[in-house]
Amino acid sequence: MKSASQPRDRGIPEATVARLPLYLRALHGMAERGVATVSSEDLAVAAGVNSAKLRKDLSHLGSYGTRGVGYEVEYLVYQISRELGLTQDWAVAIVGVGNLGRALANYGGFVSRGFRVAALVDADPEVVGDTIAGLNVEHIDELEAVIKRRGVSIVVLATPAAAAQKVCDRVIAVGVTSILNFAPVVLSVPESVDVRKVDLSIELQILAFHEQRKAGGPLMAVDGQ
Amino acid sequence: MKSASQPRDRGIPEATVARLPLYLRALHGMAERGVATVSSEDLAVAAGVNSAKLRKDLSHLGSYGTRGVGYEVEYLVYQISRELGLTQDWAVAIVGVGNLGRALANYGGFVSRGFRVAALVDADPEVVGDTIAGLNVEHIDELEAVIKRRGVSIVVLATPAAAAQKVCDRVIAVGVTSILNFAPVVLSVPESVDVRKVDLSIELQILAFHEQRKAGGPLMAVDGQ
DNA sequence: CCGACTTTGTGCATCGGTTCACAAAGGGAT
DNA sequence: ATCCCTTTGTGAACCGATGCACAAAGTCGG
Repeated sequence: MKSASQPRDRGIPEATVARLPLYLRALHGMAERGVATVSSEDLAVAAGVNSAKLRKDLSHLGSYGTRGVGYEVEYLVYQISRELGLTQDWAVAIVGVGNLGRALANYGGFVSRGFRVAALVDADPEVVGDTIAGLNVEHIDELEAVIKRRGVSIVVLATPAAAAQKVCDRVIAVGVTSILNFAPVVLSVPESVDVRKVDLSIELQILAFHEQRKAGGPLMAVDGQ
Repeated sequence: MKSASQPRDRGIPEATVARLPLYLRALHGMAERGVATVSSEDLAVAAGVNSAKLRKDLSHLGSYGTRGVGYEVEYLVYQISRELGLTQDWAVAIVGVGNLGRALANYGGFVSRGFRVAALVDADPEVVGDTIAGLNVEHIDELEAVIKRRGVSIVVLATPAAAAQKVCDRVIAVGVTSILNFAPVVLSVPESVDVRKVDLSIELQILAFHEQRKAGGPLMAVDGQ
């Protein structure tokens, strides 16, 4: 590579960004198994995508492959990690320590690469003060203070639906611009804030739709038996 | 296509299907608040989308609005529910009763409309036999039997990554064709099987990417204070 | 050093989805 | 009954993403 000094286009397609973590995971697996280089074809299979798409995705980060050979696994891991911002570590706060919040706090893959659960916050006096996954649960009144003190830049909302918007507003007010929302509500946020939503019931409903189609066929009995 | 007798085109765009649950949720809220009719503009705002998109989405189900007035809330709820297959009830099995599986089993919104957690399955003898969310946890050896006995048609995978593919193969072998996968692996399944993936760490990585761009700008300080 | 072979990177056609903008359709007032 | 006002439903332009197919670029054996 010659002038590879500034490969980042500053304009990576959203669809590509969403797939990079997938490639990264596949590459990590390969690195662990001692694979040194990989072709776009093999990596594509491992990531469950088509190889042309994979090559185009990677081409957005720069020209990191060698024609006739493939990609060097370690190097590609580094480049993708870097592009995704995983070379620094991100402090994450989880707000809402119900069943889901607890599960997230204990979730291994969460904490693994680049991310660190730095704070747990809840409103219920019953759980405030408890230690979960080695962390003290702090009171929601302390929300702003905790976020600043721990340098939190990503907030995970695992609160009940009714509380989500309020918490959201508060964390935005102290400068948080990235939110992962598990509460089943549409959050209203300024343009500059990034919200990603994970909604279990929506996923189920989409599955049900397709399942119904498959089961039903041309004419289905809607009859209860 | 003239004969509008069969408004369902049998070809609803995937993007539309993914938004219908959103509209449905907004409509349920309105119905509870006693709203009788709603314009595409208002519903769009409530669902967080653009009104033209909403109208086009709804037009795929049929012509259920009244020009100059809007949509009748109750009626629209029914039509969307019907289209999504929520008028019947779906038996869901959760495989893997770790932190996440437990959270899912207890998740209210899960069980609410159309879905019913019908079985919990795990491999750990420690938890088999426990009662969680009113359900007995059954042993993974019973997987096939349980699925058949309870009429499960949707399986939620909340197992460790290493176990997911095996469980997946087994449930497919007994006829399951809809899977919601929380394990961080790419499942390999036949064409006919529908897999949706929820991956917490991928969502975080996407957020980190954007956060980095925002924070970083041209040259960023990675300094921890 | 050359020629055959492999695999990348990408131009181009295509496709699905989004958005605009407006004619058609209905309600309500006069 | 007629006209005006509101809001739907959709044709058409646009935009981003996908996938094909191939030239360019590199490796490796002889």
